[in-house]
Amino acid sequence: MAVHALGMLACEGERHPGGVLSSSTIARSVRTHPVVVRRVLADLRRAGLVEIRRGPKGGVALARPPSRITLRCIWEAVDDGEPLFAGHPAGPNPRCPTALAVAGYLDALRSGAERQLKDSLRKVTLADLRRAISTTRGETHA
Amino acid sequence: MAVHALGMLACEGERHPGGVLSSSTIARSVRTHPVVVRRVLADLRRAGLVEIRRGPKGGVALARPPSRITLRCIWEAVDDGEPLFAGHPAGPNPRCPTALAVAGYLDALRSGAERQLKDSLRKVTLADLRRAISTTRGETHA
DNA sequence: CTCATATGTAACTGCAACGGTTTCATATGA
DNA sequence: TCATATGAAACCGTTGCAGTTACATATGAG
Repeated sequence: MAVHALGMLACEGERHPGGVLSSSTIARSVRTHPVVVRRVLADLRRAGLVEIRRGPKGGVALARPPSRITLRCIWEAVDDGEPLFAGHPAGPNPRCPTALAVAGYLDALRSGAERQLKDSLRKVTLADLRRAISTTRGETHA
Repeated sequence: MAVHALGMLACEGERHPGGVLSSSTIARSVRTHPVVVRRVLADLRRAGLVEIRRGPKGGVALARPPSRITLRCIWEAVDDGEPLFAGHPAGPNPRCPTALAVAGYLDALRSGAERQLKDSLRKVTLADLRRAISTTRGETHA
């Protein structure tokens, strides 16, 4: 949802520099409730990715050029810190050496996978997404 | 949990060839209920990774040498087919071209990430895990 | 100043997923 | 024949998330 919203903002910034979108407009495209959108936008604001104006003619706009916002930034902004995969809630039996060894091994694997994923996400920017949107919509401007 | 159980079985097979473990024994190490373990073992059996004997002296054992069971096999065995990441349940607004473009772009990214993850999991076998367990427990046999 | 309009936030609801538990059926070796 | 193990269905409680309502706050236009 965060990427969706930011993609819309990137397009909007391209067509109408200085323009903003309301949470209702974004919610219509995402098919959800404006408040849900605002909750996500609040995270993005805390991360410094967007700027938000209140009141009439208010709304949200990108705080930086799309080329300087990576998908990894977005991930971090909405990340709650929970691991991507987790063992079962109870955790391994601390009195069973095998359980502890397995848990440690899988933890290392998981960390590696998360790192690899985040690294690949760092290579994709909102500018790439905006370009893909324009191409898909057939507005290539070329 | 599946990896945990199979790791225990790999160790058991090493120490007592032909030996089996009961779902209760595994459950104690995993800190869960035997029935929960059996649910997972049922998936592994359907995938042909383990063999299960009923009745007294019954239990479960690996169906193949640990070196021929990869973490990817295990993933596939317990996978429910749901994508690792998903957009919000409602899906994009089909009447909004931008929404459709974003959804398509993210879908392609997700598929790539899942493929990359599964590929890396294919390089790790239960033999690797068993070795790590032995090392961590200080029983290097060397 | 006043008001319409937009966001900020808390609180509650409803739904789905998951683990835990019970219960009973089934297989099987001693 | 019986003790012991798995197989499977059914149910419960918890958790997480989206959706929704309600109200507070900010702000530009008149």
